[in-house]
Amino acid sequence: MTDPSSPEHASGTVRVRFAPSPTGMFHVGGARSALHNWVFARQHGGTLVLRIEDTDASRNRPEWTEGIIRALAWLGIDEDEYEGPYFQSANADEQRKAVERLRADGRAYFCDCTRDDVIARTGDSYRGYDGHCRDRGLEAGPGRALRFRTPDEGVTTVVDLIRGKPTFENANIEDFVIARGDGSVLFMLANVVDDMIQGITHVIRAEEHLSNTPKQQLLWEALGAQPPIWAHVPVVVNEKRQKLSKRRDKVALEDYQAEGFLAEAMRNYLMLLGWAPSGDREIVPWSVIEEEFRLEDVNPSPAFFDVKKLRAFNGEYIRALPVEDFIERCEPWLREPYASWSPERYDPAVFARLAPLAQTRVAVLSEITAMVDFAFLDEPVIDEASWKKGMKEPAADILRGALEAFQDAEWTAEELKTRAEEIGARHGLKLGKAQAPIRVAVTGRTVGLPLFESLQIIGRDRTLARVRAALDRLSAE
RNA sequence: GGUCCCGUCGUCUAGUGGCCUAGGACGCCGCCCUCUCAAGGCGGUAACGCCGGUUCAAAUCCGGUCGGGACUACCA
Repeated sequence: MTDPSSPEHASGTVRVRFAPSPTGMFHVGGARSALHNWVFARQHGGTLVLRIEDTDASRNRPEWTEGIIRALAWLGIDEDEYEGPYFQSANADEQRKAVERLRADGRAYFCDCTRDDVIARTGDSYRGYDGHCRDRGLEAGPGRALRFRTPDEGVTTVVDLIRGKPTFENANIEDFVIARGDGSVLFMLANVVDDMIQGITHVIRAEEHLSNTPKQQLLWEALGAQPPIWAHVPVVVNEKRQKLSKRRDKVALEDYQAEGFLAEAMRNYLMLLGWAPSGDREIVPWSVIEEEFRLEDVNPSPAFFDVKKLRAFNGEYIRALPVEDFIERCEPWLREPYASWSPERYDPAVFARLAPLAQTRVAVLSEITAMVDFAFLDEPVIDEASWKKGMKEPAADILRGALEAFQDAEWTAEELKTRAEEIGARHGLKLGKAQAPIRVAVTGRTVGLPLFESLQIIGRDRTLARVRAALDRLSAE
């Protein structure tokens, strides 16, 4: 007897699938499932198949599918990493055949009950379909759905790599619908048939499907095939411990991408939801994950999607980048639609000098825009709160002092700093206080990159012009 | 309500009977460094849901209890 948990149990080669329904945005939970399947396939020298579950025509648009493919590629799952994409709708014939076979074998029967009918009969004790039409011998007809006849006795045991062997009493499994009144096939069956014809050996998916699993397994058996090994990964939840939802929570992978999360950080973080690599470390190269990840080790309890921790990871990944790479990766946020300056103002050489100063200060790439805008804008955008805070007495004196001292100073950060220190000293201020008015005048904000380096980079003329402008505003107030 | 799953710091986890006065990471707090803010360094805060049992010994095994979640469509 073969060990059913052995990866080679079915056909000898592992075949897993990622089967998203194209809903228009790629969910972080889906990304995690895709990653799990991918890693598993690679570890076993198996194949990952991508199948678009487009049974519901309203959820079927070509651009949705393209979005999925793009998202997968961003995560590192390129087109040569999987078979497909296949479309569930393309298997309609096979699915119909399976339905017909179940009906012919007496494993399914027609039913004309509406949901209201059933509830009227069972009242408050409603526990699924009551089997009313089981033996009525109804023929096919308009509005008559086809239900699968589940066994009255025995149990269905699901072999699950993460949860052991969840067992369900067959008597508790209702006779569920497999084909609609109009003859079209439902997900429950379509999904099974597709897995069957695509030779899927392991189904790795989110826990929300666990309740459906005994039904699907019954279908596999009724169709005369050996069910796959299952692995139900815990759901990802929000701070209220509910499954992440498109409506309530920020779940679109694209949004995170647009915010400047690095794919490496994202996929590393996603894999750490419910699992950890060996040793006291969490940020690890993907190769370590591919080496060490085991579905059997996945924590079966739900995991909170902690954006704060994701940001921390992202910051670490950003800091670990060689500067040249950092510069390159910032590029999208230095142009429209993110940049607030006109394109011809942008100077890559200037950015290259600013970049090392910024690299330790951004947690997500999108933060780079506001951090360097002062260098590419004709005039800095003055943040009013910063102005109030930075332009306190004796700001005007300090600015006047700077104007004079910077006039003929050697234009290096070190020298500018020394001059600023001297100005501050005249007012009994340490550099920390003294630099504030200058910073606000030149960058518009109270916090930012190291000031004197910034001044050195944008040059004497622009620095002095901004100090003068600030002085003008100050005297006008 | 029914079925199933789950339960270690606030969060993600390590832990598979003695190595646990429970380790790491994020967060938070403090100190150092410091031109702001970060980064970095150092230190701190904080958990085995509860009750019984098995055992010389339990976070680890068993039972119960409480709590949370998923599913419960002629959606996928």
